[in-house]
Amino acid sequence: MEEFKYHYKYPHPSVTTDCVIFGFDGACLKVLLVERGINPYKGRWAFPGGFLKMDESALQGAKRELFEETGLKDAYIHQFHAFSDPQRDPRERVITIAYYALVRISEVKAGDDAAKAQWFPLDKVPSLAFDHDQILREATIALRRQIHFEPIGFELLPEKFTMTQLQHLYEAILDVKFDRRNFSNKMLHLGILTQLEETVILPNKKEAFLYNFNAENYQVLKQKGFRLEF
Amino acid sequence: MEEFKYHYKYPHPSVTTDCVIFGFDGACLKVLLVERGINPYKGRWAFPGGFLKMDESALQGAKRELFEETGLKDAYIHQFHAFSDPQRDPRERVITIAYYALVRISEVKAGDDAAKAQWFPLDKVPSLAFDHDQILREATIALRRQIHFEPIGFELLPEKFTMTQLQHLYEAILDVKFDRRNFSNKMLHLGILTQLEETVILPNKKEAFLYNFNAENYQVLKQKGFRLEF
DNA sequence: TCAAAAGTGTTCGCTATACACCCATGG
DNA sequence: CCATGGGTGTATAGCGAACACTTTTGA
Repeated sequence: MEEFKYHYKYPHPSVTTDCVIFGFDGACLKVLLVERGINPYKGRWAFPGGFLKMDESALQGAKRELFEETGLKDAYIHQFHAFSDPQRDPRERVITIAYYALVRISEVKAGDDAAKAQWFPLDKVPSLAFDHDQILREATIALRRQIHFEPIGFELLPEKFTMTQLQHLYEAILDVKFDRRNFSNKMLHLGILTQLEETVILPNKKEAFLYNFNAENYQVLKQKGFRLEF
Repeated sequence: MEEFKYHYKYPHPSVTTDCVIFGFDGACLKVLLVERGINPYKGRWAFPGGFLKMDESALQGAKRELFEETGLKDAYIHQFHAFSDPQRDPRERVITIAYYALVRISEVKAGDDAAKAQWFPLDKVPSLAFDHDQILREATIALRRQIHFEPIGFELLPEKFTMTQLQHLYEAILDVKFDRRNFSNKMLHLGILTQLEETVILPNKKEAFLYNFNAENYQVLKQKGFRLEF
């Protein structure tokens, strides 16, 4: 009895945060998974997550999880759903407030953590622990919707990127194909890109323009009621 | 000690569901609020809500709250955010999974409940209990976003409605004004409305066409990747 | 007779879309 | 010499936006 030192009149669920961490490798969307070292679901892959501390908000908890897994403190992070099926954890009643984060894979520090972490392309994710398959589906849907309202894609790209990279990113997220010329025109006319002076020589020796995201311009346009249409 | 019969090794927060119930009176969006009878915030208005039972999901809990307040079992209901600030309830740590529901005001049974419930136009909502002001803001934003992806507006209208009613609803939700002819054309060309044989005589003795929402057609269009643009 | 609200069609401009050629490189 | 991939411009069709008049009724 000694170790059960928190007492309540009514039963309380456990509350955790899980963090779906999205990255982009230039061709496809990936998620960062960790392998469970203990039961239940020992050996299965799952999203990083953990119990919410009593003095932190869910957002702070999710940021803590993200930091522990990637070393990143300032990544884009967004709550998308709370999962509350009474049977979703076989041990006890656990409610998860789930977030997704958008990070640059190159900035993620290799897991010095003992836990094995690994990037999986979205279409090669194995069957996950708990209800994390469902969490991934919901996260993907939420990301697709969010990108219609905010230019969050840039969080997944390097500071400077080529138009082709940007196009591939949108194609990977929305699972569609765009015409190169039309995509480029549309993006440039939105007014949220700055074409840089410098260019880059691609691996195939082609020279390509570099762009960056013009956050100031975006803020101005946002005030005027601005939406991205795809 | 007798009454504190649930014991945990670590502290657990309380979890509640709150339900923002939207209605439409033909001119403006309204929300259903209940007056708190006990402290804290006694006498202030708040959204219906309550503790989650240990054997129900948050969705079931929100539906239960909705039923207790309105007598409705089948209304559209959608989770939009979990609120988790450690200080949001002065008594103890409470996490709220918040839903919004869309109902037809005419179908809501008058509160036989002892609790006073009342419809407030969105722009006349008083300062609310807890962080419910923030919850309302988030609910409104979520509703505005959702209506871009799904024709949920029809949940707020009677089975049969006039084009003007539909237009006023969209104007109320999105806080914009549309041209009558353009709105009508656009809606009709979407293919999700059926014009009925019957007409209705409005209070001002004008005769107006009636429409209803063609759910079957919408399902077909949805398969083909259909979005509402406004 | 005046204001309010419903019905109705056309024009214009913009944007989405489809589409083709040039050039440099590597194999 | 051929495939790959980047850069660039045009033509068309469809949609969004602006817009005016008639009719009926109640005040």
